[in-house]
Amino acid sequence: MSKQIQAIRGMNDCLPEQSGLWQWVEQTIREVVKSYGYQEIRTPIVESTELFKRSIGEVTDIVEKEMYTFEDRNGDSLTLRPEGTASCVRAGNEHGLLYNQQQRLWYMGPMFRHERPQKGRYRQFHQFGVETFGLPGPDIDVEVILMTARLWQKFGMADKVSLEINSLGSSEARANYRDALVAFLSQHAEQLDEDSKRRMTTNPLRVLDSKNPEVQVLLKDAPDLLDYLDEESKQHFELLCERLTQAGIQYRVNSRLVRGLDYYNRTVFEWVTDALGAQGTVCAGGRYDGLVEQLGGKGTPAVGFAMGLERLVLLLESLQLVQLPPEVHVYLSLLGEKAEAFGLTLAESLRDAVPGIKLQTHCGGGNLKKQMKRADKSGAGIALVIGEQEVDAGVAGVKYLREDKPQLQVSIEQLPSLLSDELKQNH
RNA sequence: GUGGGCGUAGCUCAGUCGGUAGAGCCCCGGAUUGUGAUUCCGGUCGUCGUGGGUUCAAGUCCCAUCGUCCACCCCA
Repeated sequence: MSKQIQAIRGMNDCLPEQSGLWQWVEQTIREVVKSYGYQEIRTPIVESTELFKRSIGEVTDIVEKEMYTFEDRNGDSLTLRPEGTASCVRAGNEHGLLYNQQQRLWYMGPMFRHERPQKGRYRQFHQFGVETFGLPGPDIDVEVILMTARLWQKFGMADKVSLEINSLGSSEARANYRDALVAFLSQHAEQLDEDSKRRMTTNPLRVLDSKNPEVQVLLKDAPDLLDYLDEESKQHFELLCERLTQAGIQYRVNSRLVRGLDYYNRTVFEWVTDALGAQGTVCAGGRYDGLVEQLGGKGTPAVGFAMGLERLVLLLESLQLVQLPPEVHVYLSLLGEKAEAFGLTLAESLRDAVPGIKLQTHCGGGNLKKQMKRADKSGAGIALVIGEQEVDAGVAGVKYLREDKPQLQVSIEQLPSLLSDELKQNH
């Protein structure tokens, strides 16, 4: 046997055992966004490298060392998308979706970052995200947060996540605060660790995120971001908090919460959990009023979020709250050539007559014992047994695999109504 | 990019002081010519990650390398 080729590191197969849960998650997401009147946007997985450099920020880790970048045959620099917002804005600008308009969009799909894989963090991962455009007020901020809260509700994990919010203010306010913070940190440089010193020059606000307890102690005396907010941002944030409270959403204002991507301003938020090891953030987002213009469009306010689906699925698996429907309702076992010939057409007519039925036909022959084993393994609640005698008599044996009911003998004509009834009961 | 743990059957793992490879699950057959899941009997299953070294002898010790997991950085 020759050497087996393996999947690329950090890029995982989604196997049948897991795909059911993934489909359920995706379906639930689709239903929720639909209930808010949001529309789907699908963009290519590959974009111009320049797009991400200009949007995410030239000096961020994502752009500096995590992107899958390559040259195509023309020599153009292309990149596998590391996140969804940039593509969304690019497409919106390109097709005039954002010019003097309001949009409420969502997307879902694979993203790529070349990082060391660990729990809840992979090189190909999947995000669901929402982007809204042309809506400047805190009301839309509240709406997207409410949408995420509804999702947790649907997933049955509302008590496993908590919301943290903050405001970064206008870009001027952010710059002022940045200067004040750098001044403070410079005075205490000898107490900072290497990481924090490095951040001080690259992205000072991220020092606030440090996991080092000593740095956190020092930060207690640091200037507070919320004290530097401009008047408009302050009002925006106050109204946001008020509306969240009115809506019954619990949250914690965390003035140390800053997002890593350059384009955020004003509202930022994160849903975090302590059930996922080191990767606590399941969903994060915020306002990015400057990005559309930065990417060549007309100045357009925008707010959105992204959700890491691997983390979500991991969380749902660990909680074991989701009861998935069976993959197969009915298993059709066929004994002998005559029954096999009859069975395939019977199966088709049952699929026509019983909408929604999941019916699996036994293939490959074998004795009934073997077929019953397969029926059991398929997860079906009912096995239909058809041999030569049944074909001649126009009947089928109906065997209940999960209930304590005697086996029945039912005419082929009555099968659809019987199976319909059984399906209704088991839903 | 940095640090640590782990690589033995398809899966989960045991393998003593260095002495020639094991269990459970799965799968297949039978007990039962046409009745699963329970029970009993039997059977298949190995480049011990890879390469080198030490040794009479290596799954076991040493070195290198690859893979994987977790953590750091960063992020969803």
